[in-house]
Amino acid sequence: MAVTLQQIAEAAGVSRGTVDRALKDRGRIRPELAAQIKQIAQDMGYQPSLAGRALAMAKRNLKIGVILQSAQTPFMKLVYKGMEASKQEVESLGGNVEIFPVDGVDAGKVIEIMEKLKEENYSGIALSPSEDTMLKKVINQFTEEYEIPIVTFNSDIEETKRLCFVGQDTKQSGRTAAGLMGEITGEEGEVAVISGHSSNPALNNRIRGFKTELEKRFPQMKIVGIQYSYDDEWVAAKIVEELLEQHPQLKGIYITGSAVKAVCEALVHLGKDQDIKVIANDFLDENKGWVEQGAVNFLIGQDAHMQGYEPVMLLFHLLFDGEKPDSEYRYAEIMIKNRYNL
Amino acid sequence: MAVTLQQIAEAAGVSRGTVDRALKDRGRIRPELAAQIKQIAQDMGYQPSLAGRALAMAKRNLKIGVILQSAQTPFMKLVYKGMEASKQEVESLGGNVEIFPVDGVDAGKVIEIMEKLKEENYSGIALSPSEDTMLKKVINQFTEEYEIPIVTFNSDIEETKRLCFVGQDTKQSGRTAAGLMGEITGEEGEVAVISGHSSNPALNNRIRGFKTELEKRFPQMKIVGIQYSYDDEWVAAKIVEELLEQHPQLKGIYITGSAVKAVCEALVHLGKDQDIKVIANDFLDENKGWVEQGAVNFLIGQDAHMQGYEPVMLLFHLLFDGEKPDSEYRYAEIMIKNRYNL
DNA sequence: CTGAAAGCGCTTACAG
DNA sequence: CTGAAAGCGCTTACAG
Repeated sequence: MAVTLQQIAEAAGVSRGTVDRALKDRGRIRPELAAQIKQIAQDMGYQPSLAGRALAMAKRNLKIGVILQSAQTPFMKLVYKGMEASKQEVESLGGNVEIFPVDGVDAGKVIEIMEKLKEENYSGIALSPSEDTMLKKVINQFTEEYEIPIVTFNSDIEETKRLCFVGQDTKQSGRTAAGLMGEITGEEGEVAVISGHSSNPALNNRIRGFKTELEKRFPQMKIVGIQYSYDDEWVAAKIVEELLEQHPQLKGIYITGSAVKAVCEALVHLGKDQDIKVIANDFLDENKGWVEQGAVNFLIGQDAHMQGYEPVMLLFHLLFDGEKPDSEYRYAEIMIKNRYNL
Repeated sequence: MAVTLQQIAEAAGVSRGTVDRALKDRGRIRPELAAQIKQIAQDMGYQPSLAGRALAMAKRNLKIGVILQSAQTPFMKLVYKGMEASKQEVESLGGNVEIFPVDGVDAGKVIEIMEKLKEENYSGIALSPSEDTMLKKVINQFTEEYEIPIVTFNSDIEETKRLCFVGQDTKQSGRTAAGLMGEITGEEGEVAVISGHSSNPALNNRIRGFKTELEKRFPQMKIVGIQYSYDDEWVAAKIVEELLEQHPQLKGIYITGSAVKAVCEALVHLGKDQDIKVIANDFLDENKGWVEQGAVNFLIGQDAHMQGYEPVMLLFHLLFDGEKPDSEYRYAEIMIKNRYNL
């Protein structure tokens, strides 16, 4: 049977309330007594009961808000599942989690929701930000002026006072792709990069990681093109065609973003899908299909579930236990999948 | 604010106890009333409070025992950490978890501990079994006669009534290695397998998965040897030497078990460590070192933490919520690591 | 500075 | 078949 506050109180010859004040440094207690009680608690191996704590705290009605941009994308739908898991866990412990999905990227909408959450006395907010000057300002206002902690996920937003970022180390993801590409092409030959929007910081980081690592570790390899599809299938297909025309020896393609389908279809059309090595990102069902039929050799992924689950749990632990995250960055593990471990 | 039993009781015009009996199918209630209450609960979106439940259940003093064989090995030390995490979680919810490490493989010792746990009224047991006829018998006796549920982890034990197995799909792990080996050797040439004890079922499954997949998918590749080191470094080194002597064209080595260090040192000694592609298992610090310096190209791993954490949580949910595991097998994800995502 | 008491949401004998 | 009450371990006003 675990040690309880009551038992410590008896051992110390004081009341439960006093033990609580001592252990939690709530003040209003003689320092010597506090020290003595702490010692007794430690000797008895006291571990506070989450259940008791949660029940007593339920009166406070702690509320956490989550704002999810680009909620309509397949990846964010996976993130959403992670949020729901954390929502259930927190609510079974007496807290409250509300999720606000936003279609597409809309900083104004995000700010609007944030203001509403403030009105309704939310204690913490998790959000997937977009690059926006006004949003940065509002985030800082919330954390500093209103003292509402903010956790960013999926994309980070620089130069803000957000408590923590949960997501992928995108540059490292690019490096991982480079390491794989080198291994599967025999460490020599021509490869190309196909990206999405040229303004997407995450994709650009992947490109940067890929490029620097490939140049550093595999000097015999050459990147013959870095092209942007702007998420347009026709453009992506065109890029592939021209690439293969100009570089018939092309050995591999690294797809940083969302053009997987168009690229694979173009390769199939040209009869090259089993020859050219393709490395792509994210474990979406569609991408998995391309791996299974051999058009994509490897998928590199971020754990989507964790990106939904962790931000809420970090806030919960902060608000509930006062426990701050160990680090400002909570990186998702970079996972490598082939057809055998999808 | 979440819906509580009390609120449902008021809505239904009955007492809390009655609602509880209806929702939990505890009997002693008019079926119509039960159905009606269930309907109301659903309409109100009732979610039971884990905190309230845990606190009320604390009186029962639910105890879970964990028996960990080969506890001295580096891998099992990682598993142990996972157990400690689950122990803390369960205990903060009013349960009790005791861990019993056993050095080496000793079925007699395991049985002895199991008997003790039975004496002390433990409600569930997690254990890492070894192949042993007597142990199988005892496991069945516990599950059937004593009705103490048992979860196996790390290794499974066939033909028993254990509730669930938590661990790696070893055959799939071998297949994953085959897929990687094919990709990084250009899908042709000679490769070898170096294993540990020839009697280890897990290692044999990896070999089987590797062999069948390689033959099926890469007909141009040839396995020129499957050798056993019996966990002896000298033997492992000797195997490598002879292998390279007889097969100077050897392109890759798949290490199923624990001879990583000896194999890598032998390769370094022969000046072949950067040429020969090596795929090994498990994310031990030592193995990571070999990846970093390039002697090992890929590590395939099982999530050790999860193998310690899940068995306890499965038992806890079973005993606490009556929630049975979805499947008899709870496989750890197969992870692929190179130097960039270690 | 210290204590006594109410209450969080649930389960469990116990009474009827 | 149904209800009233005690208690799980903690926090939080409130009294002194």
